[in-house]
Amino acid sequence: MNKTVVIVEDDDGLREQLLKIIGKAPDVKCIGAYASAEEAIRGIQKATPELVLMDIKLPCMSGIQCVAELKKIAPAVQIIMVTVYEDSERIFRALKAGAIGYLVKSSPPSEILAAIRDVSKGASPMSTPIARKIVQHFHSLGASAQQEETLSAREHEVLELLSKGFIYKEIGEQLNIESETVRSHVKNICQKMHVRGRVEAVAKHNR
Amino acid sequence: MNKTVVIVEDDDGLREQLLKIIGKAPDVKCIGAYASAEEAIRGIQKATPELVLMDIKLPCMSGIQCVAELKKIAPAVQIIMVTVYEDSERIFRALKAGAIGYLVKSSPPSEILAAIRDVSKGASPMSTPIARKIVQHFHSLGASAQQEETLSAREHEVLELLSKGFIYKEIGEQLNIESETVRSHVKNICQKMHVRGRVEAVAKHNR
DNA sequence: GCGCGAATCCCCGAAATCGGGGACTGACAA
DNA sequence: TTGTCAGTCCCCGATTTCGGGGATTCGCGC
Repeated sequence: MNKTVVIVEDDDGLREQLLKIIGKAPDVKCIGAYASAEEAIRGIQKATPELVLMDIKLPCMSGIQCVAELKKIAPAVQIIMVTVYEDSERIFRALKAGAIGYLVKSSPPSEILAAIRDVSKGASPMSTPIARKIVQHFHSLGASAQQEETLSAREHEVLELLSKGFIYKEIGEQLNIESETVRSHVKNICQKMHVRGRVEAVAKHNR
Repeated sequence: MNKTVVIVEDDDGLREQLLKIIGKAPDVKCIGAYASAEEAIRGIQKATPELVLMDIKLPCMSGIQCVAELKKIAPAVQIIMVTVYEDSERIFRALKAGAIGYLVKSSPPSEILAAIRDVSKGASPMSTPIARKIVQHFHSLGASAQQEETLSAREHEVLELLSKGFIYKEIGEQLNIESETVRSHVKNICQKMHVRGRVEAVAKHNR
């Protein structure tokens, strides 16, 4: 069973290179190669591949936007980013948009082919520096979550309801306490989390 | 140069098995094996390894808590979770606590050894189902972020400042507009995001 | 037993936010 | 040209929140 693949890459040299790599693999078939996001979207609507190799830096529409668009018209396509960018912001935006993997362009051909084969087996191929960036993201989340550890169980409940948009009166009703008590809790929460008000506390909480 | 490793695993059989795997590798040296988090913390204070293989299910203190404690007393130790649990909640908690990698127990010996060797090269080894879980987490984040796409640039600015805890007046000063205008933006933001108030909008924004 | 923190409830006046309107400009598209 | 939409500003009264106090109970640990 051949895996059908499409390449989206504006640099002619790199596109040819990727085509060559895929051409050598007997179990992978390239059914399209486009130099822009717009072309890719049109092409993929006609011939939908199982997988897409996507560059981020594209003329006009970015690769990340393209991922979001492709996921709308063909949710089943698996998209692997292949790019030189290693900044966290782009990685997260690409993954949020729906990409299933993220490789740096310097990856050896074997790694790219392995990635293509592995996604259908449930993998999410990522180059080592990318994986590290993602883990570090969680570490920083943990650091800010540490302040929340000092919150009591009741305070956690209040904070949770607060972030759902309830006002003190409603929170009081749900916890069977007075709204004034809720307010006391909120005061303590703000002190403990070193924030100016409930809005910032909620922001920190959900970060 | 030998890598120094410590094992924390309460199951005698599995601990012996891991010891055997590491014993066979010439470039890795096990300097301790503990059956509980408490023992591990005491032992690691005396003999600090470069890396720790950590089980999650431990008697009394959990492996995740142990990670947090170890990171406090020896921030430089790299910790790889080795566990049967594959639920997102535990994965995220472990990573937030400071773990650098996450392997399932069914991983072959070669993968475990490769993981130990790769962390010092900047990798964050993760079993394939774990990586996929993490990517899916980002996908779900993206779905909720989709509502935010309809927000205009100005509205984004306001939302950003709002989540930093500023009040309308302060936001107005920073953007050189009236606080009343800020309020108009907030009204529109709340409508577009289908939320009841600015607090919920901020919560959704940072989720 | 005593202190301490968590949890509860209360009060005041001031400040901020909300709901629900209206109105003007400028840009860009149909 | 005529919408439409983002962005700006304004008003009213009602509601909610804030700041800064105080007070009680209850359980836990020293």
